[in-house]
Amino acid sequence: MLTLKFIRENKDEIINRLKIKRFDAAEVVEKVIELDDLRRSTQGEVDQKQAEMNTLSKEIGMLFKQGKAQEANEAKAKTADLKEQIKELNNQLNEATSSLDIEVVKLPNIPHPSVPEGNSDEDNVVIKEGGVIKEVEGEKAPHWDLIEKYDIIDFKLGTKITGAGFPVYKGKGARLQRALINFFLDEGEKAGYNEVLPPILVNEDSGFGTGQLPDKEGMMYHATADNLYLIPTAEVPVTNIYRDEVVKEEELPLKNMAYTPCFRREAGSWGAHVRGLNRLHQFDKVEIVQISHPDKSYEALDSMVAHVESLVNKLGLPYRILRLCGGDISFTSALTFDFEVYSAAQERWLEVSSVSNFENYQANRLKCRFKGKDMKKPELVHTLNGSALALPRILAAILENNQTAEGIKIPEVLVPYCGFDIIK
RNA sequence: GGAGAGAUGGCAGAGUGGUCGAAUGCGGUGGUCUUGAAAACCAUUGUACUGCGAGGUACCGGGGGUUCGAAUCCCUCUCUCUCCGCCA
Repeated sequence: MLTLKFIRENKDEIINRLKIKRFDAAEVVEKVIELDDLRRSTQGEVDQKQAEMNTLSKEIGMLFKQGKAQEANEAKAKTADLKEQIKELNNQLNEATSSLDIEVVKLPNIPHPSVPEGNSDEDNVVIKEGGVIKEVEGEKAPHWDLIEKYDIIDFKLGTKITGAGFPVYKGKGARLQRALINFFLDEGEKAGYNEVLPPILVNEDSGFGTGQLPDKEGMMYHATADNLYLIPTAEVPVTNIYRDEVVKEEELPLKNMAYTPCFRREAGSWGAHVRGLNRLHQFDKVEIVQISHPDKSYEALDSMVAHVESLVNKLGLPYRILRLCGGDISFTSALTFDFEVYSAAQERWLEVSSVSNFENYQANRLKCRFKGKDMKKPELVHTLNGSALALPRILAAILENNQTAEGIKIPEVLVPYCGFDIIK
């Protein structure tokens, strides 16, 4: 969330710049400032009354000590009224604070100046294309046919065990999946990311910290008996490592990565274009996360984009990088680049990575700060994350682009991980 | 799941219902001493909100209560440890 200080000092700028996110902030900003004023003045009154009360109490204590019980009891009588006032003021304060909390999280993050105008994903700007779109020889089969032909993923079986969108990877399919995970983790390690294997169930505080709660509650599976949520992305547990922490300036940037399964309810988003591996309830992903110095976060973003680009390059997949427009960028992000790979048989681009700088928006929720030697007070860090990479659509693209009459050719970099070079 | 014990400042660890924001030790920072360092000694050392400032307020795991007054008493939740049970 935006800091109150920032909101108070940049009212007009916020309203202006959020227009690009198609968000009309005027009303919320006014309300936030109004509630913050109320909170402050009420707090002042509470403090003042409390000070009076404290003085009185001390006097009463002294009187008792001096054996002046009579006077002490008289003084006691005077506190009743004051006590009542404090209680009332405290109620008002609590009310103002909780209203403020509700309002302030309604404001999305401010988009970076480079975020282009636009209403939907159609207005995202392609900033780079790479790789070569090769002609597939002979029949072009979509991946959902290929996985059946080679018996490497079983959707029907997953439906039996769990439900739609929970595929079972089998044999070489499972092995290829594991190969991709290991390849991504090894590449991440080479790029300086520290591997963590976090819990995939998280509590409410964590969900709030990265911005999934309270708004996007519907995207997550909720284990109600224990009030825990299945993670929709490793971003949640990995970023929350630093919730309520003050890190040393010289430790920045903190670079972590994690492989986890990810769970998304995707309620109401089924229909065309979601066949096969295109959209699942459970999928595997390697995520990279950086905790950055505020002055360096855009350098960090560039390095993350470069890392993801190296991955798709090494896999030999045709790709393009998009700068998300105001209408498509997420609520919490300041700047996002999406990676898409070309899927030969579907003849469409599939999103396989999203790399974002959240600046201090998540950090403010997380209360994650850093402190340097010459700093008087800790300041909020910047947080970033990106998929490196999400597996199912990468797998779909590999299957479709590398299909030959003999079988599916495995990209060279994966062969040592798979132990085979063709699926037939 | 059952029984018990506990949660205090960066860490360790005291704390009688009334100058307790909290003893003490370690650590951190500054200084004295020293050619330099160590040791020793002296001083200083929590966070947040608020006020121009002096200051004020809150915080001893979270929430609630009793009381003129709570780190201290009561209720409740969470977590940790020990024992028992179950178990990958």
